[in-house]
Amino acid sequence: MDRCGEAGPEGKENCSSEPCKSTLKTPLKQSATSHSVLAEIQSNSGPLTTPPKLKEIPLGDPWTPTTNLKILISAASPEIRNREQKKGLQDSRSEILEAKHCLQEHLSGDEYEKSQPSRKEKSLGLLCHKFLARYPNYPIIGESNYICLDEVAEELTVERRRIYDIVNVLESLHMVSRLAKNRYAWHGRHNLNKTLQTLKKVGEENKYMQLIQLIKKREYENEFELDGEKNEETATKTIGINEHSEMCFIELPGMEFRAASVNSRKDKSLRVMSQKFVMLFLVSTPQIVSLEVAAKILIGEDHVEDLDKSKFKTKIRRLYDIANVLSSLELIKKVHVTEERGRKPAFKWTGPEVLSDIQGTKPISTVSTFVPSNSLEPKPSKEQCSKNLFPTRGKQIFTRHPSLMKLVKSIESDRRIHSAPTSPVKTSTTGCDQNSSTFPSKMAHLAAICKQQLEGQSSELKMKTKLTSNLEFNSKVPFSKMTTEEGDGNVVKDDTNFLNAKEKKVTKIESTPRSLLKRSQALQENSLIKKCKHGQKSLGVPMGKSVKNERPSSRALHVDTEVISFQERGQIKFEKLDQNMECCCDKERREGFPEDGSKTNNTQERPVPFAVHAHEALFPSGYLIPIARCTQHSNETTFSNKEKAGICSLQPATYSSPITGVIPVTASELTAVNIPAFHVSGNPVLQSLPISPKAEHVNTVSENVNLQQRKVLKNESQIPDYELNGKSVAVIPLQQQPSVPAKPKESQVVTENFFRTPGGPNTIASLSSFPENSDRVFQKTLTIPQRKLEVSDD
DNA sequence: GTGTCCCGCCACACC
DNA sequence: GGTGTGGCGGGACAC
Repeated sequence: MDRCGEAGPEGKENCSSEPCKSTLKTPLKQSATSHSVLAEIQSNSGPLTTPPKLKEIPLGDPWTPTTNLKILISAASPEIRNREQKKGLQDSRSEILEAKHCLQEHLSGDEYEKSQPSRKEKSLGLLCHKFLARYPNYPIIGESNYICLDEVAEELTVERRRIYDIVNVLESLHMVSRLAKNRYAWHGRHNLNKTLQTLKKVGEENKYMQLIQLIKKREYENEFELDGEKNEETATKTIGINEHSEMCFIELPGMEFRAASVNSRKDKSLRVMSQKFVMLFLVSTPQIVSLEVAAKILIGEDHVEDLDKSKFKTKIRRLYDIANVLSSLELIKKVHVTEERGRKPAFKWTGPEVLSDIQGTKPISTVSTFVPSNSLEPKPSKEQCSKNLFPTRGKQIFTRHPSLMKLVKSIESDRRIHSAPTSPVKTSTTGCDQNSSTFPSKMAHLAAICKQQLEGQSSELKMKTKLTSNLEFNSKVPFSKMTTEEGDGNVVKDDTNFLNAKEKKVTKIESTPRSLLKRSQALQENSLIKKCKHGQKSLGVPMGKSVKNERPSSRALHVDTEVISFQERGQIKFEKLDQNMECCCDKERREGFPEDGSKTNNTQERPVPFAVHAHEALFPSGYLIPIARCTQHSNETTFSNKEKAGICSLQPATYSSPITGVIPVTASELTAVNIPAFHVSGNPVLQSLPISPKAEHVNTVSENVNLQQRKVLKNESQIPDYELNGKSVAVIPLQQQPSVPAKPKESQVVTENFFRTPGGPNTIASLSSFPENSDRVFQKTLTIPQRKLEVSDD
């Protein structure tokens, strides 16, 4: 194979510091490593940590993926062995291929077959595991974390084509970004939560949930008809997605394609597909998406009219590719959905819970999200997106994307409203004028909280009443018997009780409408009570008053009497909100923060004593500007289910300084880094700032401190290198970080805003500008007679 | 038989 | 023409 793979006197490899140099198109013998990796993955034992990038292969470590093959070759053919020794394996690739042929000749068919790695061992998922194991989940900002595709392909002994598959998906999650050809930057999971939030938001704006429901409904209606696929067209058009949401790649500030000139392909379909796929999980409840539905939606969005079998199959194949990578990231997990029509492959979201919405969070958009048909804004094409992003081939001269114009207007409008001198909403919601430099005391917040508690009690009653009526309606809808069949064959009810589904393993549950109703009701009431308590404590305004900075979470507190499906209104919002609020409010309580629309920004703008990442402070050389600075390492806003329970309480109260505790979001606008996100180059505000648009270290001091801290922490908790070719390959679960001192830091909120949307998420705007009757359409069409649906893990 | 997905051909964009 | 990139689908493997 290569020098690394050269068998030593003992038939062992003797690789030192040089990575393997093979450029095999086809991976050869990987069994030794693959088996152990597989075993580790399958057993899923022990906390997963991604060790630092493999830099050297320990001396005397005998097993590389091709070692077995080498040994076999040597054993089978002295000629080959001699020739290898003579040639010194200069051209490893042709050599190996040749050797392979020889081996094939020397070994019987069966033996040769056995000498080959199994299909599983060559799977994209496994490869992705290996790939991920090379890099830390949370690389230290500032340290170079570059990925050379060639090197990776060589070291993993796969063809580069496969690496592209992985990298493309990772890129869709902004875990990597492209620097130049053949070169990527590794960001790890720093951006993951932001990305997920963004994707969720875009997914919501695109009404994927409704589309999923609609497709399911159509499927149900056509259960025994053969032309069900036709309906996706209708479905898509009913929702109104196809005509308006030709989606492009969603970028984050600071994560734009930097090497525009080498990003010739603008469609980036695998990336876009990956993002859409993730969106489907994020917006659906339960977070289980069947490949079929996903494929239909993805096809439906692209070219409804082209929907045919082959396209469908191709889409499914691509989804498998994506799913493999996402599975390796432990964001999803394969399950099977069993319906009347049979068992369908599906995937369940196992990644972090993602906040429904973060005010002010707006994707950098090469995305053109749903635009109402009555919108005056022209719909940008993909090409337009790309051209606007990369208007020239040389320097990147970023201009405002047409699709953003509307948002900009909205923001400007919001700003006007916010800057109104007598805006009572602003005062009440944030507790502080955005332009004010005075910070209310904690006592003032406590008073407000007490007030809310009192007011909340009556609200709670009202909500319960409304909820009950809502539930009563839904009880008329045939409930699903959707079950999750876990690996052990047990079945978990996975519908209205999805929150518990992950932990529960029960035998089949007969879900009569009545019993489900009761359970759901109980759940909802529990949620409500919790939420109200949290809301009362944390919301900066009494419910119903948060008009201006209304976030979905607070919006969700209004129990809608609109009758959509129970899942949509009752379950999605309440359960999610409940989960999210549990954490967020918990934190808010600790910090004495009002939760209002500016919560995110509050967090961001707090002088958090650590974890301000230089790269987060980047003002990308163009397009859009990230607003917030204090981007902690992740997971508070988007905890995984496992982490969620304990992580809040584990949060060190590190940023509850009296000042930070009361800085409202709006105050952040006074800070140097608080640049309206839509400012483009030439913006006077930007120019007047004491920072350059490319300043990488806005929060220099804190960043330095943080870096120091992190370095110390890193040294203290030195994670052993992942030894890809070593005997004891340890595949550590990617999401389970070791409980090293650094972890509390990493579990803090990722709250960077990408776009400044002072008046609240543009979701509202977009929804409000939705054709009036569209909601009615959903009301009608989305009340889906649910059918038997079982979901089973493999 | 169906589900899964590896594999590599080949087209496209840029140099 | 060379290279990097990645869409695509045949067909083999797994179950």
